[in-house]
Amino acid sequence: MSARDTFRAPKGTRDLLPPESGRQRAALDRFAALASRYGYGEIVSPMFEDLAVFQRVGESTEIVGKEMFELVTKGEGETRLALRPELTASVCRAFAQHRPATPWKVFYQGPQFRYERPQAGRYRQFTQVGIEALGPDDPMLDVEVITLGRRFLDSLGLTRVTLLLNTLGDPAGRPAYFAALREYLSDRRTELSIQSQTTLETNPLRVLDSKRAEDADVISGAPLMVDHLSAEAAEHFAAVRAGLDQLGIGYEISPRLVRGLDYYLRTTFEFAAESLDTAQNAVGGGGRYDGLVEQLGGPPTPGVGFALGVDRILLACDAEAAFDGPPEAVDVFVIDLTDGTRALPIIDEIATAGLAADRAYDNRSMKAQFKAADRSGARVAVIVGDDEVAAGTATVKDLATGDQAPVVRADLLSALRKQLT
RNA sequence: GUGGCCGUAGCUCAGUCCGGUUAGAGCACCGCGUUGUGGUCGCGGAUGUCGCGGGUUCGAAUCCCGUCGGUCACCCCA
Repeated sequence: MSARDTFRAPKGTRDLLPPESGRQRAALDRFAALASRYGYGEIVSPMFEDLAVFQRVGESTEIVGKEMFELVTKGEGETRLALRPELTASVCRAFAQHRPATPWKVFYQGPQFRYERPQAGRYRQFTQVGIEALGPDDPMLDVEVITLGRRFLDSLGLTRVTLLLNTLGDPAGRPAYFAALREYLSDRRTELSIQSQTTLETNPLRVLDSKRAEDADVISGAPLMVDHLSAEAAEHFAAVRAGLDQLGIGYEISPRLVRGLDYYLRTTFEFAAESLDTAQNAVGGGGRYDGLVEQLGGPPTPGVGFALGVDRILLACDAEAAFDGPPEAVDVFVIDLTDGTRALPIIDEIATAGLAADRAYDNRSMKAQFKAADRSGARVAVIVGDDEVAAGTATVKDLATGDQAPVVRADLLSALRKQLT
């Protein structure tokens, strides 16, 4: 690390190199395929938006308040932009802009950006996959969304992820609950931590989410939303639970589960990885955000969705020894004993035909080329030397057994296909 | 923004407490053992301004100060 002038990836970012990058690629592909099967189409929205798009999401949230990467544009007036810290706001902005027919069901994948101090499972640039479903108010849609998230985690082989479920009530029941909560917390505010006392001013609900030990007592006695639901919200929540029960999807009611974004109401949920012993064990979360589209200038439109953190999910896969990702090995390794030019058309032919091939360079010795062939993981080697050239053949060798035989050059591809089946 | 721990070869680390000739190991890499046959094995090889700067000392990877970076935690969240 004689890193005198060596550049490094910026703090909180990292390079994904093979084979780890292939693993992430496979996870993203798997998610896209799954979402498609539930009727979701992909939305590709900009990496940055007008700063105000995110500010509408909630001024009192950490994400908006202090974790945004803001961009300064040159000579374009007053435009203030920010790298997206999450995608729900972008999706709702896109909905308000294009007014697609509902139900509008989209999935997304890509990097998000938050300016925070990095630590285990927390990066300044991190990758999320997610879905958003806009239009229907139907609790069956909540169930579908949650199910899709659960199935994705299942498909990776994760078994130790708990689904935490809660409801934050609806506009009919929230004011009364908020008043009760605020009154309770205010009465006992001196018992709260300094930070929670501040939080109480901006968003009393989030005080319930404090993990500080000194707050535990107060929080445990606080009134709960589930006890103050409107009839409608209670019914919605019951329907969501019944739907999950019907599918056999397990969950844990978590009455103090509060999500980090202010726009959530009614159903909220979180996927917690029990296998991660780091401080960040939430691998995903979501809920309903029925007022958000309207806040962004669109028609009143209910919405529900989730975002999953791919980086953390892969950490959980490590912890559970799940989801290795695809093998890196090529099918064929071409060993050229002439001057290296004979391998060129062979590789081209093999790759064009849909098989994977690799070779050595710089006129390495035969021994070195065989070593490279071993390392490539190829099952078969094709050897071309002066003898083969003179005879119009290529030698096909099974690298596991050592068996080899010459084949007429024109028959090489079919011989390889046969070897590899 | 606050705090703990850590920076020695490409990687993982020993050496640092009790300063002392050319700074080590394993893995990985390259070559040879076989001028048409690899994986194993054997032999050999290359690679470090010991994060950076300053200080103490006859002498600093080692002690002191500063600084940068990494990491973990708080906070918050994916």
